[in-house]
Amino acid sequence: MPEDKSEFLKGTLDMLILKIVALGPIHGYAISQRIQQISRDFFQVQQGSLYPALHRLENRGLLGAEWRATETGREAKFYSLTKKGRKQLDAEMASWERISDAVALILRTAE
Amino acid sequence: MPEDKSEFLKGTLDMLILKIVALGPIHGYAISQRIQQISRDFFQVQQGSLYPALHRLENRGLLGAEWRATETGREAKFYSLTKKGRKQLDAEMASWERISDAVALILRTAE
DNA sequence: CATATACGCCTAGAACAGCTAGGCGTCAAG
DNA sequence: CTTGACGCCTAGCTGTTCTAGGCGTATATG
Repeated sequence: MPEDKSEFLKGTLDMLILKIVALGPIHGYAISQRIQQISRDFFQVQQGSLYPALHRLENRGLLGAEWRATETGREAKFYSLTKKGRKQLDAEMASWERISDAVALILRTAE
Repeated sequence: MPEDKSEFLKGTLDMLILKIVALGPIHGYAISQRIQQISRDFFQVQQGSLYPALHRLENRGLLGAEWRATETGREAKFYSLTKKGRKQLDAEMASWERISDAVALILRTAE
């Protein structure tokens, strides 16, 4: 019986990525670092989750991509939020609020 | 493009079920009604999600099951929380707190 | 009387997200 | 020279959920 080591709420990754990108253009590798850092090492985004997610979001027109050079001189794919992505982020954040409220409602039900 | 109608956070269903059952022995059909009712019609548990979930939980030894009669005289399968299920529920609730806190942390990050 | 609706259980199949576990190439440090 | 960080990627498995059916009984409604 395997314990769940890596905790991640399915369905929230896209939102978290959009939110990070909303802070400014950033490349994939840095996104995962940023998420991990801001969440105080709680979330660890696996690359096998990250890159497919980025491609999904790009294909859906929520992210724009552009190859540019990093501060350290490397080539990297920088993502930025499109207008559509902005809307989607807002919607998902509102949705998250409603959902987590509803969950809290149930969890705090005592008979 | 269609909005997502049915909102449900993958991975929370088991926890919600355990929580409802923790309130007292209850049968499947009533569980879905209870979840819907407590969440003020926000969550609608599909039967195709509900019953497989119940079987999973029973197989994992988190729920015990017993056929009994309803108040209205029908036969129904009443589930109750096992000791192991209680522990699991506590763990999942704690986990939910940590996760939702971490998500909130990211969502509230402003640069 | 017929038939629809609620109750109450179930399953098979598809869809989809995420993880595992690989791979590639470059550069700096030891 | 080899390890590790950087930075990208993919194929395939697993697991949860939804869709869309099915079954049987009771009660209400036309």
